[in-house]
Amino acid sequence: MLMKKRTRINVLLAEQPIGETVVVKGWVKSFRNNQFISLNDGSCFDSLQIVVDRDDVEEKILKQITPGAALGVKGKLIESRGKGQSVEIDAEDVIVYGPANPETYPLQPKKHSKEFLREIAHLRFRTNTFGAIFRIRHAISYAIHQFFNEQKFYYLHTPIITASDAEGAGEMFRVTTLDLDNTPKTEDGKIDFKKDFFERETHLTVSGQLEAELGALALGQVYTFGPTFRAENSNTSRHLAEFWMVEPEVAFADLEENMDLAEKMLKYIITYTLVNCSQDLQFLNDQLEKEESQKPKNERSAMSLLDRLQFCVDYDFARITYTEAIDILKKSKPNKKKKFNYIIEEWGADLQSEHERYLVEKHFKKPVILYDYPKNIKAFYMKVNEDGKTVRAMDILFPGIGEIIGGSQREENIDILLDRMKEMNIPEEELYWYLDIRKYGSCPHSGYGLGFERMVQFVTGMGNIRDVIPFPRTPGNAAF
RNA sequence: GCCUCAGUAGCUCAGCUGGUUAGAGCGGCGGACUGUUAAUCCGUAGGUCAUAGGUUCGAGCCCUAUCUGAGGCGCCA
Repeated sequence: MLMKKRTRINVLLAEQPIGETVVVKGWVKSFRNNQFISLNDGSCFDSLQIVVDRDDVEEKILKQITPGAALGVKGKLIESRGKGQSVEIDAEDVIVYGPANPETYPLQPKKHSKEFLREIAHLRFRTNTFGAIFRIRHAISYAIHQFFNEQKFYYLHTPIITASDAEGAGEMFRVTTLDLDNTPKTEDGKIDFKKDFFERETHLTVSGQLEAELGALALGQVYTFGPTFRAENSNTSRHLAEFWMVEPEVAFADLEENMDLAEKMLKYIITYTLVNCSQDLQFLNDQLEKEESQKPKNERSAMSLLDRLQFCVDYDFARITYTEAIDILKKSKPNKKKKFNYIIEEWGADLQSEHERYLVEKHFKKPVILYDYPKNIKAFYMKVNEDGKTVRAMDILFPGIGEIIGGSQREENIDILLDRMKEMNIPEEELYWYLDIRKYGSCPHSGYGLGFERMVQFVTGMGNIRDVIPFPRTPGNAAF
């Protein structure tokens, strides 16, 4: 039996062509009463109810309709006789494309823990929660491209394999084709990278920023959106070894314009998902409410997921300097009562995540942009302020996530930049290409990096970053 | 990398102060059921208590090490 021209379930539910004979294909969520199949094809959160008459369908086929099985169904779309759904299909033909052995299929029609599903990440797409998360992840990705396109930015593909070891953004993964059991050596006994594929040491990128700066100082405004790799042994709910980062870079923009762009982008993304992912978000919202209701009252969050998202869109982010933040923290209760693990005593201290969390979740109760940090706790390329002590850096802090964006105005004065590089032991020779844009037609420019998965975490309300990327890469984990 | 907590059936968990044969719900298997909504009902199988040592007359429970997972910290996005 041939079944062509399948209609996606989201289209059927939106258009509801009652009385038409249609073909749908998808995977069984549940089969109730030997009569009602709940079929999901991934096109939307909702499943479609298929009604089979067990006298019309062979026993052999009926036996194969179990959770996870792939089916094709042909039948007439009718108004549902039951409650719970508006339309259903009165099945005429059912094909089983691929059965799913119920003795071994790990997904049951019940709630599973996210930790368990992470162990079977290749199958977790089939669940309600992860279906919703990955549809939303797509929408956020699309919204980012749409935002920058509307703002007249160019999407720049920066390299994934890089030679420079000087970006200072963390430990790097090595890229090599050398035989590790028999590496060629130079005369003084070191590994001879001249014999390697690129005839030099290479690594996976930790940031596309330096390359993006080169693009921005010709194309005006560009953004990158690609995979980024950090070989840090980070074991937290906010870090991945392989993650995606969005890095806009704008010529002639100062730090204020940089902050404006970042805030506008974040609000655009959230608004886009509220409009286009309402059903998936509603489901995640309700799931989180249920989880919250299990917690003791003082640990529950004040706002629901949907309220938090709407709040972010409706109100301006708080903007304060590092210096103002230190004042607030010094006067704060947890600092006076020594509740912080790191007590803030003087200007210049690096802020710990407990401090950032206090500012965002207790003091301002909304996203916070911190700027003008002490220069000695920030990267070499950030523009030094006139006070000589601070740099034009900014971090955007979100509730529950911490730093979601880190950015700065870049130092465009080559003499100051060279001094900074000497101070911080950054080798000049390796970055000659980066310095060249300061030699020829240098200009003020700014940019930032958005942690894409952290954004998806915020929008979906997921506590662990491993649950918002299809195949998480973390220390000790790269199985599939 | 550091600190804390956890690991009992396929999944989620209970298991008292160390004491006889290890418990439930869901799932599986067999059956019933034509308006169900994580369907329901009847019956049934299923365990190297993470692994390796140790203490004890006796260990799921106590101790040590290892592995795995979670939460927190650092690094950062």
